[in-house]
Amino acid sequence: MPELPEVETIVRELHEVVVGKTVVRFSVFDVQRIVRPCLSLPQKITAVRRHGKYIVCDLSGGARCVVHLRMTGELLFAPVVPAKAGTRNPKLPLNQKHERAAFHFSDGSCLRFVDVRRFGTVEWRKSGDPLPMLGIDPLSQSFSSKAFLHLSQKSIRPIKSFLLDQQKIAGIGNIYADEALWHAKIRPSRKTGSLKAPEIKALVSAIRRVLREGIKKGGFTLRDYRRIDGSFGYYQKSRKVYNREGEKCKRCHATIRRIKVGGRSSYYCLQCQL
DNA sequence: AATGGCCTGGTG
DNA sequence: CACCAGGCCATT
Repeated sequence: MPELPEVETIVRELHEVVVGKTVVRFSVFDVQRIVRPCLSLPQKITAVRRHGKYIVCDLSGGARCVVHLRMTGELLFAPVVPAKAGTRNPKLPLNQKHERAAFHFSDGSCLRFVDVRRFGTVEWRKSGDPLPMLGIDPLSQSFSSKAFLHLSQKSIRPIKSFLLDQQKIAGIGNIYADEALWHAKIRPSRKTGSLKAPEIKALVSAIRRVLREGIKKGGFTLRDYRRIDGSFGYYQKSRKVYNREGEKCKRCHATIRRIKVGGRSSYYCLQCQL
């Protein structure tokens, strides 16, 4: 379930590895769901960047390739196979199960798009085509308590649902929403507009904190998420509430509860989150 | 603003 | 066998 920190980790690693490479071929294995490029290849990649939870590859000439991993999508980079046997990255076998598509580069390396649940997308956009409209990036300078208050004060939805709304704030998913609410000591079911100024300040700071920490730890691996070399993130070691139903709160030692908020499992401490 | 559908693998 | 995971989109 890649969220902002997982996507940011992948984007940084991809940027390092594929910028300057030329896509010579795009193989589609899941013909029902993956669309072929609407532009002619070869195309050189000039940048890889994050847009909310989208991965955007800028191509020379202005076109873009936009990837969304949804829940189980993975981008795995397969370097050029060396001449000597046994030196290839053992974590990345040549043929991946559930491989839906692959970008082939002119130097012989390739980027595999693997997705068990087939929710993930690869879209090709011509020069000038717009990217999806999203809300404020929570790691940007403009994400302040004041901005959050302005966005949220009229909302009557539960704060958890508000945090997951990509049109309001782009990049937070189920895990980091629960983690941020725990740090800010706010219940996921609280009405957004009922939050007081100190609570908003705490929440904004908690969101930045958990996202930054997530990036620092290379993301949160529960089961599917992997970095482009096949290795795992380790933010799950810093996890306070997500998926910890029945366990003790790390702050007050009360028992962690699970409730449904907006149809999503939400974990929180009954005692210290108000 | 709330709900259902898209998917498949894992679990009870 | 039923149910759950869950981001996003279409529909109400």
